Amino acid sequence: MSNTTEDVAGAEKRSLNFIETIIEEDIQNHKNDARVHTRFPPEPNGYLHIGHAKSICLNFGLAEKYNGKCNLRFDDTNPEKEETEYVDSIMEDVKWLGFQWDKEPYYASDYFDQLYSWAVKLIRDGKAYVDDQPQETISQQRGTPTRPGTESPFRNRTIDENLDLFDRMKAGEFANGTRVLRAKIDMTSPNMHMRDPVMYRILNAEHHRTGGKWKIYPMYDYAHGQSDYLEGITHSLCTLEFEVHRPLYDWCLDQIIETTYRPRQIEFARLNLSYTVMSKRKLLELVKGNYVNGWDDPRMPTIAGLRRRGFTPASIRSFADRIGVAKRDNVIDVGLLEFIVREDLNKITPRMMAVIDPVRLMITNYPENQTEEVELVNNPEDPESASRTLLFGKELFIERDDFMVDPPKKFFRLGPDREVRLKGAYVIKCENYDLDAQGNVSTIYCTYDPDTKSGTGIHQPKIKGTLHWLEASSAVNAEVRLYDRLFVDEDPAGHADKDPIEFLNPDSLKIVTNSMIEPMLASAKTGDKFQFQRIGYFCADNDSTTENPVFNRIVSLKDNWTKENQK
RNA sequence: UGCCUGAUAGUGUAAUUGGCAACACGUCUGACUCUGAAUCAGAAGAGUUUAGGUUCGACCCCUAAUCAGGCAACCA
Repeated sequence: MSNTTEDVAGAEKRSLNFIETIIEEDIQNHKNDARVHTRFPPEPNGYLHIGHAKSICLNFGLAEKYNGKCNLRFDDTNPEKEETEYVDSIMEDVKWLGFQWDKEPYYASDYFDQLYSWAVKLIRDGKAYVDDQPQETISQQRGTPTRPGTESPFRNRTIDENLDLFDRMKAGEFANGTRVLRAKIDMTSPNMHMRDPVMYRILNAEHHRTGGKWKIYPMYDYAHGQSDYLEGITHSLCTLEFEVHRPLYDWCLDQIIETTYRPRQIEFARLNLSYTVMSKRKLLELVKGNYVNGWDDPRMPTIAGLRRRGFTPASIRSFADRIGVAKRDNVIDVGLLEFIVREDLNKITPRMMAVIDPVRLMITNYPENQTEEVELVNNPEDPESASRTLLFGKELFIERDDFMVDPPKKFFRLGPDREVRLKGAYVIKCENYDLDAQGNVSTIYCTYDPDTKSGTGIHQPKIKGTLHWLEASSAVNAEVRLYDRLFVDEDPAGHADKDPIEFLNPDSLKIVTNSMIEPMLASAKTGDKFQFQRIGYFCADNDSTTENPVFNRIVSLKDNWTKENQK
């Protein structure tokens, strides 16, 4: 009996993922003094996307779980690509997700001096040399994955000569690309990355933080492990493509480590989402080609895009949590993401009346020039939530889709001679309708039953349908942006012979300018989220003003009727 | 032709370390409903890539094969 209570109170004790297993072993063995210190190390050369969110949640989440720390570190070793604009957006995104990095943000560029002196030490130890050959030659000598490389003719110059040349590289005596510093490891290694990898290249470029101080810049492989080491990182998490870099990561560490402390690189599979692309390059192409309206276009899988679209940080964190971490390649169904946003929004969002595609409806037996107030609960899911009043009258708008001239049997909305309830108001019956010159319904005529007002307790179980509506004179005009997935193909980047652009969804954005919303929605502030009753979840866009309210559809409500219909 | 990874319902992740596969999404029923939402109840769906081996017993250990991904920037 007592067990049962404990089980319930103990929440779901989920099994550990493979990284947690490693960490718990390390803690048990008291490795690195049983500390857990992770880091999120983006290169500030673009905007973060939901794949980065997975990594952020992983790194910061692990630190939280094991009472450790997590650094934010900008991996800024390539001045030609990196900008402060990206640094700022990355910090904003991490904070928005709800994480706080340890102390100040770190920068790989803070370690340039230390990295340089370690390089000098490597030269002195005979483990690094300056190569004067052009890039193409070096590349050819490297061999191929199946053929070993050959050694550079400069591989065995004297330590003094190396020291002198490296010093002059640093002093800016040589032109870009004319010399590099290479680690002396093994040109025949089956691992290409161990074939005397380049450690430093000459780059005469302005660095976003160090300005013109440096003429040489370290490569990723020669900076990352050392940066981890300098920051006291214990578990250095990265994606699978760095697996082959791990021997080099360890080699670099071997050259500098003097204590028992040592960071460890662990690789996990990156996130793939169906119906979208995830690489920075392809996302950049969408932006540059004007296929979307910038990095924060609500259709983009960028964190900025998701934020503008109306996704909550909680939903993204929950998503990261549920997809798990493993080493096998994976494609997550966007449907899961959509489910999780709905789940979150359902709990926190006030229900509002909005008619996306309005059609006029007249209550013929309602008194002329009269209106009344009806009461609606803001959020039935939230017992704390208040209610509000809405105007009801003779002239209304309802959704065009909610009326059919010749409806099928299972359509329990409005049609000639059919009855529905107007949510929060009355039961109405359709008596007639007008068509315009094009044959579209222009006005629907109904009678209402005054005895059926909501809240009076009169039950009408035979009425199957409940419609949302708006009183015409009080409704406010709004622009609504209906977003759908950006691509029609499940794996737009998965076709070797085709560009993802070919799979763009022509209907990924529909702008509706004649939508109607209830009056209080006009004062919604950017980012405010609502459920538009029976339609979906919406969010006030940046572009929204009181004069011209603009709402983004975050995600539609689950729609079994449309699904049924498409069969 | 090399090296490194990986392979469990449609998708993703588990299986307390060898005791005949669980959870979530999705799918399908049904109940309830003043949102065709939510909620609730239930069902179907894999015998764990294949072939051998070890074992009383294998998703788990061993061998081989197959398939998939990664590796030849002075990118990260």
